[in-house]
Amino acid sequence: MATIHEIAKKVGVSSALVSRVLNGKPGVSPENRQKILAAIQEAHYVPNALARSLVKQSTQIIGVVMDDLCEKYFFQLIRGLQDMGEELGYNVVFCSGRSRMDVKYRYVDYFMEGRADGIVAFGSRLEDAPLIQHILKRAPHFVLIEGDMPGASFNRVRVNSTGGAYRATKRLVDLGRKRICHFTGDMSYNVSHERLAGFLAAMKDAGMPVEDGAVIRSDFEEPLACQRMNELIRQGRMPDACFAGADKTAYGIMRAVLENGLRVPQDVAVIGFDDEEPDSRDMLFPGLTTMRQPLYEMGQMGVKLLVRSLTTPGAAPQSVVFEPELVVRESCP
Amino acid sequence: MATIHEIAKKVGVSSALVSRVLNGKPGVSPENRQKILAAIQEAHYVPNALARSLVKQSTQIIGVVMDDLCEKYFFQLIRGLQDMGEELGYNVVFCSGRSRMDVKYRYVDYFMEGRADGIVAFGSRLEDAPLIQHILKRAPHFVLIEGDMPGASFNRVRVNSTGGAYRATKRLVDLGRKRICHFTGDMSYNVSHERLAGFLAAMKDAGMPVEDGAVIRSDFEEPLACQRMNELIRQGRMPDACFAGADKTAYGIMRAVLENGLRVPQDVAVIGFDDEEPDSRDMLFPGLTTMRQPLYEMGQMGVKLLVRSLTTPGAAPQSVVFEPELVVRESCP
DNA sequence: TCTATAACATAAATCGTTTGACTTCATTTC
DNA sequence: GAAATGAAGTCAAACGATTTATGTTATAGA
Repeated sequence: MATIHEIAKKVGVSSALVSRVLNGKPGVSPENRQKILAAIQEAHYVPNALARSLVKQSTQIIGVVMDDLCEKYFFQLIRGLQDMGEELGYNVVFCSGRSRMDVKYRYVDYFMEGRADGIVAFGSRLEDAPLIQHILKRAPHFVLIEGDMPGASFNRVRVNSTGGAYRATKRLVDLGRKRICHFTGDMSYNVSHERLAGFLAAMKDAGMPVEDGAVIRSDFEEPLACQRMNELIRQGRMPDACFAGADKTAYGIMRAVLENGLRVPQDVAVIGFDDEEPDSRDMLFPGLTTMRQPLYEMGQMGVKLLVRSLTTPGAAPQSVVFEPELVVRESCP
Repeated sequence: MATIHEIAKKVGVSSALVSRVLNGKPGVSPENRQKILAAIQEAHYVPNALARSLVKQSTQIIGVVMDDLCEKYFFQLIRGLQDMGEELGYNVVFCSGRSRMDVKYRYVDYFMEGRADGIVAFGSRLEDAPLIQHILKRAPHFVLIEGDMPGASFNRVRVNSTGGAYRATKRLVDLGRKRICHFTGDMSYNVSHERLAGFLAAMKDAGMPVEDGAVIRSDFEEPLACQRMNELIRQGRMPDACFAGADKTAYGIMRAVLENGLRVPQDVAVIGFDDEEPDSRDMLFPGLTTMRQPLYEMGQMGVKLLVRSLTTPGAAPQSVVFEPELVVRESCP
């Protein structure tokens, strides 16, 4: 591990001169620049970013904390973050809490200990609230994607889940469906509550009573939704339309319908939420009508807001809301 | 951003004392410890890790550089790295080059600039060789997963792809299949060459001639393999067994077979490589017989080797080779 | 020849910690 | 009661860069 001083000594100049070469600053004779570059090359010298960041008081790093890196749902978000970071000249570094709260705290602190200029975090779970508080108290530059924290003012990127759910439900109503069900997502997530609220509001506005059992608790995975739908069918209480809290939930519903020899959308129309890239499942199921979330754009916006906060001192926090967009496919044409 | 000095001043002690409290070291009276902790709490003080790492000459961070974070193939590997890092007391940080060489270099340098104690990198592509050289010259602590660099001695984690391919092919031979094809993976990856070599060796040892067209160039995705298999079927040159360079390739083959009204494994037996977690595709296709790569264990081993290099000065580099294991399912029972 | 002005070089301060050497002062030991 | 012990604290030098203020030359102009 060579230092700038060793390079300087080897060439016979002061370390400040080497620093200037390193940073492409003027004030170095061509010969000296040449010699210094050669010495750097020869010694495989790599400057120490810690020392540099310490004096510069800036890292050019954006830290991203998420529940789980290994989740297809996040791919587009990650890409959006990366691309915008690249564009604005920041390194984007990811840490994943593997859904464990203590690990998430650790990584948040990790970034706040001077290792990043700012933090982008996902706070989609209800239990994330204290973590968000923790960050707000300490980190001067922070963007929250998803999630909520009533009463606090900070940079946010959100999706109008309630509105999206409302429109999805309204579509089912407008198509003349009579027995409309909502399969919720995992209720430990904010969005599941918002989507349920949107469903209920749409039903109410349409003057349609929400019967007992019209809201079915499920989660973000296929199996549970499939099982629940099977139960409904067996009990002869099959709906003629379902609004699902997530795409995977919708696939579970469709699976149950198809396995019972019934048809989508003729017997049951299905609308999902997210527009996740389907694993070559599209071959098996009818294409899923769903509310698309612009995850890539949300990722980009997250970095944009953070950099704005970083570079414009005193900028007022901003909350950007994206509208989900209906993507019509065969499951509810 | 408070500093240790401000905390010290507020309490009326020296900064060294605060540092001791921070690090749980003895030599602080209970009252002072109490007062210092209170001041830290009140100021929401977070110590600066850069300064600490600078003087400690250690970050307790392991940097991981990979082609693409957003690739299901890597999930188990990532989990293995994370879990072992956790176990050994290191933070594991991921950067992804998005398959762009220049970005990969950037992130490698990023870690080498003193931000990590060591690097774990994936070098699975042929074109990664110069990058590996780059790292070897500069980073004293490094583990390579996959990939190769003849002539150099360093810590490595590998899979015996050639051997695995050999055994897979041999199985097809032993089952009495006569027209055996190999669909290669993307030939810009090391493993594709190794698997091809294993296939050829097994065929040779079995005394089976490898006819023209028995090696079909494809890649790691479904569509191309599907198309190639369709061509073979159309031309009446359908094999009765295929060894695929990857699971996705195998799924492409199966798709073509099934879409042509033929049966797996009766008409064509298929063996893949990787044992990727199949997306509820298993419902559609017969279960895939494949060579399982122990990716989770490989990730763990990567961190283990790195930490060993970090903590045992002068430890000789080690090369750990994992044997892929045959997982028998319906596609080649 | 002398001075004004570039053009470059250098020393020293700084960033926020840790840590080994050092000082104080109260307590124990003989 | 003096010396030894030990705990509680302080001081200042690192760590490896950047940067400012200052110092030194060389060059050109008058």
